[in-house]
Amino acid sequence: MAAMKPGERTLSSGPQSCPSTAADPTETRQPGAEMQETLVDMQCCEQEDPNLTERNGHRKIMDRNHQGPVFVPQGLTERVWNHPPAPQQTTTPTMPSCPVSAPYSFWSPGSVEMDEIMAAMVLTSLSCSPVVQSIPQSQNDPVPGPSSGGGDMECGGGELSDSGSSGCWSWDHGNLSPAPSPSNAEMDSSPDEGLHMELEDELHTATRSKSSFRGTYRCLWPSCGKVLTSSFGMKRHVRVLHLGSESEQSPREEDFYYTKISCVAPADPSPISPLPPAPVPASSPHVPWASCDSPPGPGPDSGLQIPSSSSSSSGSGISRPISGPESAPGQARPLSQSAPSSFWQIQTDHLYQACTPQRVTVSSRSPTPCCWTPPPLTVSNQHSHHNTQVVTGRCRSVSVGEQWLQQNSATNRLITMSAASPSRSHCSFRKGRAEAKKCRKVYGVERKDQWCTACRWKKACQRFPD
DNA sequence: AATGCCGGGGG
DNA sequence: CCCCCGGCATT
Repeated sequence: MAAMKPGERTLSSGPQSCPSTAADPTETRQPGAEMQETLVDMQCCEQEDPNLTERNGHRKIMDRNHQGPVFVPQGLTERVWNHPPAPQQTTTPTMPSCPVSAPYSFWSPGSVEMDEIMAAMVLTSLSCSPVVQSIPQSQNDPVPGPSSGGGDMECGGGELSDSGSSGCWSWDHGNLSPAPSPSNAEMDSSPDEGLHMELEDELHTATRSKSSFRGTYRCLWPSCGKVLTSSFGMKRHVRVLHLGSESEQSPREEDFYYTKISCVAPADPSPISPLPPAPVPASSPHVPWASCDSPPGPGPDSGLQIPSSSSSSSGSGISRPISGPESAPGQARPLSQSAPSSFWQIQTDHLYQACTPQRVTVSSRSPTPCCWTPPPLTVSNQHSHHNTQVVTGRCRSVSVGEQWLQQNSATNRLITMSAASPSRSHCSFRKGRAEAKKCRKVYGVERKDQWCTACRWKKACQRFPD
């Protein structure tokens, strides 16, 4: 043995890792790429959040635990549009890497006068730039010159935000349906930075008004409660009726005098666009939910488990477990499905050391319920000294494991399985030794190098958890 | 005796 | 943290 070790070790690492952990996930994606992808998705694709989440979750999870994947993209996205404005205030058009800038330049008027005014304007109104720009372009009547000029200037800054989140969509879709979500998200996250500044606030308001379009706008002027559906109209209203001549000065003035009454994501009227609903829920809720709900949900509620009957629906047990637990939490449904799955997988990797099966009860949901439901309990007796948790976790029946193993790619399947039922992830109930297939049995002592590390260390088998 | 793995120890 | 191994329970 001893002599062999060194050699074996080297060899072992390869095979071992492959089956247990790396098998599929070995390929990891680069963070950068992913981020970009996400960005793209955000822009172009409207919803799909569920899918996205799921996918990211799966892959990422393998490498890193957490739902990180999901968050990351979003966070990034948010940042993208958040940051730009800030930096721009100081510097003008640096940030924008946006390709879009080019197009804008075309429509900018060449008037020199404007430039001067604009220069001043820009500094002050930079914060608003994205907002202002978007609207004006469409048709700001009152001050065409400035607006256009401002637009031009701002393009640098605004572009990012536009391209990133609202801008593109607003134009294309007519409704900013998608925009709202990002904007909201932005609102939440960004505040830290610019809370102090009035400008910031304005920006927010403005952004909202533009971005979260479907809302209505109410005039805040003392005795005027006028409600309009478009921010633009509202601005105009304020300017004309309340501000009067001053209007020309600063477009954003109007922002102070009206507020947006938005019906954001939840209510989402269908007509506007299919997209809207997705983004909202996705951005804010799903992340937290996923993290919290998925694991705890299934575990604790164990009692619910799915009746054995479900077998027909899908061959693998995996699917079932997911669905079962999900049902319990009302809200989580969509999320839960995606999130949980990812979760399981995470756990798998660490079966050996890290995993602490959270719950005992889980057992109920195992795909092949018939045999093992009872067994776990009985089995538990075997170990006198085990830790409670461990014992409970272990409850899993050998039969299940075997079946899977037999079927085929043991490693992957197993992993998934174990992961699938978080609760029992790897329980310690050893079924009959006879039935249990462990590395030693499978590979034999001679091929110890092929054992999973746990087995080599005389620990609970990682590769073939009961 | 073979196996599976906990608990503990060394580097 | 990685790696071993003594020792116990089980088969």
